[in-house]
Amino acid sequence: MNETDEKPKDDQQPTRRSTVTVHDVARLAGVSSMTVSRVVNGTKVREPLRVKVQAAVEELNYVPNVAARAARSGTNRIGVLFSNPRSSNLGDFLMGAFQQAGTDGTQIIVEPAAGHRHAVDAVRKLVEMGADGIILPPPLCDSLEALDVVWAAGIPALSFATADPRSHSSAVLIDDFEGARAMTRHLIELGHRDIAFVRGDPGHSPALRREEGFRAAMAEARVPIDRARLIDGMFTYRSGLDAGRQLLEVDPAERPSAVFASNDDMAAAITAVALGLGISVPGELSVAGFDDTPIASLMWPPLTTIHQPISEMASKAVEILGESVRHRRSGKEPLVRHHVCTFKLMHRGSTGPRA
Amino acid sequence: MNETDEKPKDDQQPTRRSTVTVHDVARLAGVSSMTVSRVVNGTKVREPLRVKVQAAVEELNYVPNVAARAARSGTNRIGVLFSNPRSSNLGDFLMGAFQQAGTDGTQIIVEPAAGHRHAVDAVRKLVEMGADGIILPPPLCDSLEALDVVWAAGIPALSFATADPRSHSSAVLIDDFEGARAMTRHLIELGHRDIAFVRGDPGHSPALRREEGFRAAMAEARVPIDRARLIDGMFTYRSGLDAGRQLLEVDPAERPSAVFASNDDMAAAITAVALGLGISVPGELSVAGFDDTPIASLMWPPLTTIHQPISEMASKAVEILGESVRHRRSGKEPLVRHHVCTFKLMHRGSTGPRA
DNA sequence: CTGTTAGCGCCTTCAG
DNA sequence: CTGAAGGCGCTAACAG
Repeated sequence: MNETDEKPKDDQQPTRRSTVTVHDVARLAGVSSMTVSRVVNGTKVREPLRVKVQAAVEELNYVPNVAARAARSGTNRIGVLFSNPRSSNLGDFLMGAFQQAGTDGTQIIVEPAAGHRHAVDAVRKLVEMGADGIILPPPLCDSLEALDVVWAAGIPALSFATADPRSHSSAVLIDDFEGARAMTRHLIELGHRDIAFVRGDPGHSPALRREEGFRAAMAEARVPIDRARLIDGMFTYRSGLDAGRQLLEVDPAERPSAVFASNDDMAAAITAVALGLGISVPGELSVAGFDDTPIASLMWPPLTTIHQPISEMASKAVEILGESVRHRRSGKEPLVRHHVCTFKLMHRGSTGPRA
Repeated sequence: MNETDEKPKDDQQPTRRSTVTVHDVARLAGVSSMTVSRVVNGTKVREPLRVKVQAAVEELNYVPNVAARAARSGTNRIGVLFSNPRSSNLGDFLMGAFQQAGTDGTQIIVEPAAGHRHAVDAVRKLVEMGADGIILPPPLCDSLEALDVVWAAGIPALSFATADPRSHSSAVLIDDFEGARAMTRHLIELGHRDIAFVRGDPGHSPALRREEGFRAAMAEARVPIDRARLIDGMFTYRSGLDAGRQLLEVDPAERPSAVFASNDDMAAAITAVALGLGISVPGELSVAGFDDTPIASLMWPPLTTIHQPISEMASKAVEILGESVRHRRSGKEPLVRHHVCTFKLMHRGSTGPRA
């Protein structure tokens, strides 16, 4: 339409970015593009050159082109097998995974496991889509069967946030035992003795480890555990509601002074039940969770919980699996790594000194 | 350690995938690789050829190499400027955005706006990192200043989930007005007349549109709106708690029979307040929200709300912005598109007939 | 409509 | 340790 030369200056966008390549940097630094590549990738290069290149990179605002890099070095495709697409920390997971992926040109394929009769089919699908490695988030990370299927497909698997890493597959995790122990201590230090613990899904390894951590801390403090204070739960909000009612719909004198739920969803539900019964939190009841999912800071009062650095863990997972894949490509023996991330106790508003 | 040649057969992984390229497909189909490329990308190819190629693709399980494609066609880098990294639908957003990005080799750069004194700085940072286009999620999508900064940088911007799309920048949105109107009608059809409305952050365009939708539906049904039933809120759980108390801590006869909160977080808070006061939901009070964030299906009772297809919207946003960037690269005039997605009323447990 | 040619930006490989 | 050559898999651009 508008093929004339008259360009309405004021309605025109100004600058236009032109792509900066290794060659531009190389020219400016007076070296070969290979040297630039090496500097950027952290390979050995003598100091004087490295400095000049760095300067040129900064001056030109050079950003490596991940796609081109991947095209040359062989693209890794990593599959993520999601069983629960609305899992509360999905956001953090993807954030971390894709950040790492963007850095090294890894391609990520997300496949919802629901809709498949069996994990087997989902894995097969991923393999057909060209996955070179597969990340198994909970609860699949604990499924020996799923792990076996991936193994049988001839590609490396990585268990994400399992508490039971297997020796022939990689894993990224936190120490659930220590996390629960730390939280229990926190409660004890606040003066609580009558502490209830709400279990998680027994088919999920962290649930067990967390209970052990709770028991350990109680034992160390020589606080006996009343069996009636150990409540079954399933990690769902719904099961937390049930646990809360069981624990709190009783004579005030019979109530525990603190509840440690093995995840945030249940802790949130218990808090809602407490508030519903007119029990003040943390005034009359302290509530603690585990995971630090978004709900923990969304609810009121904000939840004291154990922060799992999901995003960082996801990024590490992609990195490790990527290495495994490259290893395998070059014919080396399988690379298996277990990476333990550090958790952090987030002391927020839902726990306080015993009344 | 284990450098011997003895390989324990049973502990060895089997198959290994070899990469399938356009050429393999071309050879099998008896055509040129260009034709394969065209078929895969949906360009015009005569039927007989297209069929043969398709067959070869399936037989070989060919999957295009996104990285290589991007390397050749020019990689798009799209920046996302997050102001609220724990926003509840971040997960859905990233899921959709990265899915699309994975399909067309777009590189996504996420930058938290917090930590920057001004949106300007964040945008500048993104541009320095090589962004060719920028997506502005709420509340930045409504900031004329942010839009201007991007414009000044010479690259296209896209407002995500604004209710006020601007004419010189693209946008992906739902019709907030119609969504609120639909929800209000739902409440009216259930027999409610005394309906309270909790406003959202007035600095955020959807808040206004939603209120208008509410008013429109009430007017159509000739139900007068009592000013005292219009409560200010800020889209936060905390502000929902306040609104809930204001509305519900009164004589039962004075309570509305339904509350329509302009987002889910506030609706969840109001539900918690109601339950806390012993008011049954939906028995004595219906509560409705807007957005369908994870909390809506997590809470109890599950929330009736308006579903925004965030994931689909994000994917569309990346697609549209990608086109704009390609347009600009090839020197055509700016491409601006406004895409309106369809919302869906999710009738769940928190609303019911008037008592 | 289809095929040919020529690289995208980078890095593997192999000389020097 | 550094540079030169070559090509990863794919698709613009042009020819036929």
